[in-house]
Amino acid sequence: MTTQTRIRRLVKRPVSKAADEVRTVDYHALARFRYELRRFLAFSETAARKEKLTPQQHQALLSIKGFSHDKPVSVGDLAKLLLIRHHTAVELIDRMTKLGLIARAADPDDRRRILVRLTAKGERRLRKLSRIHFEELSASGEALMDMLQHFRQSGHG
Amino acid sequence: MTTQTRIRRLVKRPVSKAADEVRTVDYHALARFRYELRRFLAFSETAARKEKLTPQQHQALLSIKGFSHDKPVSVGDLAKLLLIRHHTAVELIDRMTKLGLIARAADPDDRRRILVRLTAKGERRLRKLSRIHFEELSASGEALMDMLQHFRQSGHG
DNA sequence: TCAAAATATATCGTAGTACGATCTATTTGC
DNA sequence: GCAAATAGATCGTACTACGATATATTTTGA
Repeated sequence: MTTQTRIRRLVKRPVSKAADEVRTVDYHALARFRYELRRFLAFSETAARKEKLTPQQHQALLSIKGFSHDKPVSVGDLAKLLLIRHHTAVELIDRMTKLGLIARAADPDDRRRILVRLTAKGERRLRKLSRIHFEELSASGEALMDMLQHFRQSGHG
Repeated sequence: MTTQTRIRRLVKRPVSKAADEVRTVDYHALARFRYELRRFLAFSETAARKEKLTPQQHQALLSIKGFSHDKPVSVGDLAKLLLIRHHTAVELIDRMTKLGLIARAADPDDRRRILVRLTAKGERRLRKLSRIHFEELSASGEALMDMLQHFRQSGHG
């Protein structure tokens, strides 16, 4: 048996017996779910790095673009959207500005705030990545959905 | 408007117009999905740290427990299951062994391989965490499922 | 209206951890 | 039985998130 085959068998093992026993935690289902999650995140990371972006940079571009509807997001907004500390967001924005992916602009309404927007370069990279991710999610998001459904069913039994 | 309210509005904005336009990528949907993903991972990290575990340590415990059915997993198996390099797994296992969470054992069938198993301490921590995660997933996995369903529908349109 | 408190951004030093490069031990294949 | 492949371990490096702290601006309240 090759190692790849071994891993496949470890992961895609037949439905766990533990699901029948009410008091027992279904470790295999949880482990599979986290494995699928990691697979998606690994896919995403690989796709991002092909576009010369770190995963965080990709996430930042997506959050800035996806959540700037009425008004651009600020440094603090981005921190909250990425669930990181303010100064971590500042550093991330520093690096991305240096790379020409985004640009800062003072908020005229509140001069403490700094608004962030994508540059043309940032837009291009994000568009490409988002198309790829959309396809991946409409295709292989199935495994994740199956697992989530499994939890919903057993959770309310 | 409080900042929390602002973030909530940024995230839970009404359905994006972009979904109608076929050639346009729905950035807001992708951004929301990733936001929900980060929220789950942040929940998981907080829960793990309450049990004095790093997220990676929690993942390792879960993978070892959840994928050791016929035979314990080896160092290399764990690396593949966690999608990390062999030596990263070695280092992770080193740290966890030092903390008394897991234990190494030589594989009698292949003396190159080292098998890994949970200690009683590791079992206790994982059981507690897994119950919490199971509840979280059966409850608030809903948001994730909604997003995934959205991608499935639009993806094949 | 002006000082104190709150809010927003920025800077610096530190620490955790994943990785590449490299090494040793064991097994497998010809 | 020797070369190649596989498995695990060691060491130095680099990235990045964080805590502590500093500065600027706005808001609050006497």
